[in-house]
Amino acid sequence: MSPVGSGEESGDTAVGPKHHRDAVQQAAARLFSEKGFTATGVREIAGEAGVDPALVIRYFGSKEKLFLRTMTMSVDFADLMAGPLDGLGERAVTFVLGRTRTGGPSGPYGAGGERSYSAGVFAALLRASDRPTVRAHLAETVEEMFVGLVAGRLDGADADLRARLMAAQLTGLMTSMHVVEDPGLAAASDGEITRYYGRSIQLLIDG
Amino acid sequence: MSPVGSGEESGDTAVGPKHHRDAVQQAAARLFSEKGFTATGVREIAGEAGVDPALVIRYFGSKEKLFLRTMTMSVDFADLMAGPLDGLGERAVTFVLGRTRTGGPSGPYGAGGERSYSAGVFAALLRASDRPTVRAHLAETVEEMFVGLVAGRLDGADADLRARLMAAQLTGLMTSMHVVEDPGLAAASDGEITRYYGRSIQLLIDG
DNA sequence: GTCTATAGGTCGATAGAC
DNA sequence: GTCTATCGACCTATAGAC
Repeated sequence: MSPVGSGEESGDTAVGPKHHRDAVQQAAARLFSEKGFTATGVREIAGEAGVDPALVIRYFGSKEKLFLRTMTMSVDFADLMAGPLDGLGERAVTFVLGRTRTGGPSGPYGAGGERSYSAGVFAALLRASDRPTVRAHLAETVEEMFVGLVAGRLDGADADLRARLMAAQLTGLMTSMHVVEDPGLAAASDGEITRYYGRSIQLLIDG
Repeated sequence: MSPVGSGEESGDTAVGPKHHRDAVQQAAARLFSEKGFTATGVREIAGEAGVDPALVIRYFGSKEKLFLRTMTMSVDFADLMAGPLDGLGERAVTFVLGRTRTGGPSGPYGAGGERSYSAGVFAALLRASDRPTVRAHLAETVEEMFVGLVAGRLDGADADLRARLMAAQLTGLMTSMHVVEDPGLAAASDGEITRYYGRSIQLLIDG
């Protein structure tokens, strides 16, 4: 739920040695965000993490719980949304377009041991949203990222609604680019997309 | 690919009596759009259609081919996009919001024997877009519905890009409402959503 | 804590009788 | 054309030995 922390959720059922758990989480994050929920098997995750398949379940309870724990929006994105409202539209679009990777320029792994690809995370979540738990997780993410981080700071009427519609616009860009993978959008220049789409989003922010 | 026709695609491998094929297509369209691709079994489709499960495969080759054939955007939506550009933004939003059902007010089944729920179709396609064929089908739909039907009629620069971004905005609204199912959006009034979001879309149309 | 072996289930697709 | 029976492949999750 909360953006990827430092993996210190020690209040949980902390089973297994930490480096094994982290290895599983890391492998899961990469595979899930790259191939999606169904196409990624527990055996595969275990293989990449170098642990036994049975341990994956033992550590996290189920494949689905592991998915929910690992597929979480990047902290960078939250930082962005918490930033100044002025020019936020263009900045958000730029982020969605270019910054697919998170957790440092190209360093190995983040402090928490996980490396998230925002685009992949989003696509995986959307595609697995048949599952009620995943759908709830998605809705919660939207709630925290947008309603929570920007709605309260919007001037004018219908702040809550405008924040949600802004979220919808960003959702649309992410979906078109990373789920539908519209080749026409991929071919377009980032600058032009940012200009047109950023203006639309800013319009909702400014009211 | 083409919006749901009258089921007259007789150039194909036309196996089975027409009313049986239609029954299968009808059941498939309903179940797929309601429960998605993976959650809908061939046996279930056959059961609802009143035919033998083996025939479903025999008629359509595979579950996936049946899915691609049945999950197709409504003709109503195409008509809308082909309509006048003036006020198109608001009309499109209104369609996405209210008009989930297609093919007549509440009559039994359309002329072709299929009944499509646009929202469900979209959600199902998006959620099954791990599969390359489905993803291609989606991209193609966007291409036909937007680039094909509106881009050519847009005045000003970057017509093609603007049409795609308009598609992205609509995609975002559909995704937020019918895939993520944001409760905050569901609770908002249609009129307000239409006003805010319609204006954003119209901005791209007008350039 | 860790691994082996397997349970237990689902599903799409097929072969062959009628 | 239609249906019965079943194959065969896949998966997550678990029970129990070490």
